[in-house]
Amino acid sequence: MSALKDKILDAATDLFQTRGINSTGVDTIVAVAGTTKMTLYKYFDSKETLILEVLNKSQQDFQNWLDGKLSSSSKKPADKIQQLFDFIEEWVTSPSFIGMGFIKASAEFPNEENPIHQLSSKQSREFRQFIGQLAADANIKDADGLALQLSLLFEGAVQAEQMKRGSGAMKYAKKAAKILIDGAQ
Amino acid sequence: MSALKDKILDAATDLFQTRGINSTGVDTIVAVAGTTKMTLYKYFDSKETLILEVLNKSQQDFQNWLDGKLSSSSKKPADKIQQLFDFIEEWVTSPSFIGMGFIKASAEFPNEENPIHQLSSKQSREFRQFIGQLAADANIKDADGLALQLSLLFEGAVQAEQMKRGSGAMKYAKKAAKILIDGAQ
DNA sequence: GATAGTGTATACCGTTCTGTATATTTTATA
DNA sequence: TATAAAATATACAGAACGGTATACACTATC
Repeated sequence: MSALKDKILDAATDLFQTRGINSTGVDTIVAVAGTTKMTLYKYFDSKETLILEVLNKSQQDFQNWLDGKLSSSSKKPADKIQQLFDFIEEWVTSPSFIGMGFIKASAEFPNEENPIHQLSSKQSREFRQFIGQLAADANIKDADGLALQLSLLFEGAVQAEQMKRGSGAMKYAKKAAKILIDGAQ
Repeated sequence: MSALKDKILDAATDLFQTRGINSTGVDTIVAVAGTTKMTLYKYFDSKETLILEVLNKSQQDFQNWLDGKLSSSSKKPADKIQQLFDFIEEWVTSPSFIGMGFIKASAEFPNEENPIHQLSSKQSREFRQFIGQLAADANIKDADGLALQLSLLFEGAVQAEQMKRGSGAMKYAKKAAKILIDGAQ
């Protein structure tokens, strides 16, 4: 992996989240990354390709961070699903938090035929399945049903935090999650 | 209110929701509305003004529809807050549902200084307060806390439905809402 | 039927957009 | 140091963008 390609991905990730995807031109991206358009189009076929790679990398980074947190935890499976929301709150309230890629992308590309929308939808589904696996490990009966409910709390709280930084929405999502988890066990 | 202004608002509302705001040009809007740019700029100072009016009208229409449903309901205040999610599910699963304006707009304009983002944020807050009033009428102790949690379920489910039509997310949000409401009473 | 207001038709301006062509410079490797 | 690859600089094509200028057609009212 080239260092320049990474710099372009990093710059694009930040600009897409803070200014919007459609509002960010490739000229701005290469200016922030400290390179030129020629180099960008050497590594990415088109702006759409760049967007897709940015989404993939963002989700991988988040998932890797979360996996690390959970795997180094000593909690029992039954407690890990509750602890998940502690980690998510840590992530959302971190100063470096700039939003959830697939939530914003799906809003900017609402057409379900669009490849960017489809990737966003897939990432949302996979994260829900990830929660479902935690619930299944905890021997919860309707693991998928609970996972869906928790994912709604998660996406709603991220949405709220994107609208207003420091809203504290995730704290309330955590409380609600505890009630739902306890009720499902 | 001019009939042409309404046609422009209607066309813009539909296009913004189905194609995205930044992806929809004024030329497309006037073509769908069956008029010309000269007329559009007679009624709206700029595209930004049009976006703001579209957001306001969409939210008013939704709120009016919801108020009508609730006011013609014979339920006791304690049951109305639960019934709210029945109406919301009816709204979300209707074939004419094309999304929630302020959720998409806040994603397309992530900068908190932006007037469109600020209006979106205000509408989200006002809807949460509306839920809070229903909770207060039902004599729930922590009405604001519950309202915040319910609004997370609401926005999360709308988000999920925008990502994939027919997801059935609101059905699960409704179940989760019932648990949270019962726990708060 | 003259007048005024409303809407249409159309061309245009300046800017920004994605993407490319071309030539030059830097860097790594042998 | 010769050579190939990587990156830069710069200009530009072609389209779409928001917004405006101008001239013309329609329609209602006095």
